[in-house]
Amino acid sequence: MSVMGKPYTITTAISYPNGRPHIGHAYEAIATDAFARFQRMMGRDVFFQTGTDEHGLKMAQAARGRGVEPIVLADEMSSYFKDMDDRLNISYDRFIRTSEAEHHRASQAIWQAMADNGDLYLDRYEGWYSIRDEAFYDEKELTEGEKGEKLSPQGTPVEWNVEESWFFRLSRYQEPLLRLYAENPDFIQPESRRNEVLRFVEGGLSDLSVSRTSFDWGVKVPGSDGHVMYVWVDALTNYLTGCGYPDDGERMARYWAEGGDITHIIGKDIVRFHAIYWPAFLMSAKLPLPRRVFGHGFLLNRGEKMSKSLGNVADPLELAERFGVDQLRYFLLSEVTFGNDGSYSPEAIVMKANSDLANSFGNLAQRTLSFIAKNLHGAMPKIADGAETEEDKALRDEVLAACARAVPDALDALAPSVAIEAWLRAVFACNAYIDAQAPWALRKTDPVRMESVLAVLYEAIGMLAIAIRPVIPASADALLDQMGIGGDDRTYDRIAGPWYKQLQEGGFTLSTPRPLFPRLDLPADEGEGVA
RNA sequence: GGCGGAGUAGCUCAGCUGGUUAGAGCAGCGGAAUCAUAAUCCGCGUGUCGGGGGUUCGAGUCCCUCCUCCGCUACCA
Repeated sequence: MSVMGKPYTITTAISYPNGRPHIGHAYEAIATDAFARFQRMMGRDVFFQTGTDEHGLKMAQAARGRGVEPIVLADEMSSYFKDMDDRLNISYDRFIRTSEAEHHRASQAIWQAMADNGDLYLDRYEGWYSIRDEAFYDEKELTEGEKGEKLSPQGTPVEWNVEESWFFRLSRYQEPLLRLYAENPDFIQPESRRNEVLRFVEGGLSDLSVSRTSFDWGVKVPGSDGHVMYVWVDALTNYLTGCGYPDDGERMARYWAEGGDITHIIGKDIVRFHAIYWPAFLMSAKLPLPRRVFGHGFLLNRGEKMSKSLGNVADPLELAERFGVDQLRYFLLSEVTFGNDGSYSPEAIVMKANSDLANSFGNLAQRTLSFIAKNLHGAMPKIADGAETEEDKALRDEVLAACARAVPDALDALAPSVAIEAWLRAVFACNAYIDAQAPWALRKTDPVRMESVLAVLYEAIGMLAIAIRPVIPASADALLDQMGIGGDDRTYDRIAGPWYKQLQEGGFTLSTPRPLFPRLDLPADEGEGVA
């Protein structure tokens, strides 16, 4: 059984919709989408899920503030995230909402399974509680405000709170988790995150409060009136819900199986929940574990942290509107090393999109295709028999190696910037080739050779378009459409297939091509950075 | 305080287990070409590889120390 047909499950974190989606949400969705599209192009049976995490006190309070039921607010807020995904061409198979009845059932089922394993017990939780943070704090973590009032480390007000709570015996799982990390070095990525988690777990784990009685907007704890589940039990379980837990055994066997290829893409701020609590919950419930958890970095606005108070939070839809969806996707995936923080600015997007997409790749396609349209009336150029030159072979080999090897390898390893770099080198090679061969000169001196050169380029451009599809799907497909390369051929294993020959034999005719990527301008009042 | 990461050309960064004259892209300068979205191609870098010390025939790459930034974590209470 090759990896080819093996199901592939990939998820983003679900977003807490207490505000509009920002560029960070878009970034995670875009990266995950590229990986999902890539795996589909490798012939895998992919399940890609994203969604919104709608429970908790903050949502309940926000709803009360507006005088509506929480679900009404959740419906509205969740829709913004779904709209964003749709606008950005996120190819999710399932957009899940934790308020769905199906998800409540899954959460209660995993709860019951953990209870059956003896890992849940009722106790009292008391301490300083911050409503704003939805968290309890130790006395010693508190600071004092100006009027002598107690404040959380985040500076939010706290009050003494006593409540009955269910606890999860996380302390039992220290050894099993350490074994998991030892046996699966790739479980937590990138490496730096793994070290943090290891040290944290080695330091000992306390049991975890997993229910609340102070509000009721959440999943009800089975058989325990007045308790709703702590948000992370509920939230993490979304991954199972989408995979059919607990009722659809067939679906579970496909997408959440023992030894399954399951990847969680999350932000670095929630690595602990995914790398510690989540596998512990799953072990307790005797369910399979994911294969890897990847904590990506944050996007910085001109190198500065984005925050509402600074007013520098970027709206991804505005950026997509201004620069183009694929331009934004390309920028985020190429400019930021996945796993590291990255910096974004309008001028950086414009520069990257213009130099790589418009000038290098778009123009390569345009100059080649329009040349064929004009000089061969759109007929597919012929390769003269046995006339392949060293240069032809070198270019073909280079492009093929990039498109069929380097790009897929990097995407499989969750390294989109590495993939794009390899791809771009192949684009550069094509531009160098066309200049060296100069078909516009051959037109008069050696038309037969000219056709060979154009044919080599046609194939190369087709391969390049296929290879970059996961990153810029709409643009790549638009180009492939113009080039007559059908949907079935747009995969990595058919990238070097007989599609060109078939186009020729089928008498395909190229129409006058239109430019793929417009050159972007930056409004004059904007080029000034904040130094 | 502990642990970890980062500090490399104007900018963004790559440099695995130490080894030929330290690399890429962008920007800049010079040239070529004119098929193409004035896009492309070729050539051009005297960089203290954060500072200092050490190991080695040889260190950006290892050790010590110091400085700056970041992350995780702890504590002072």
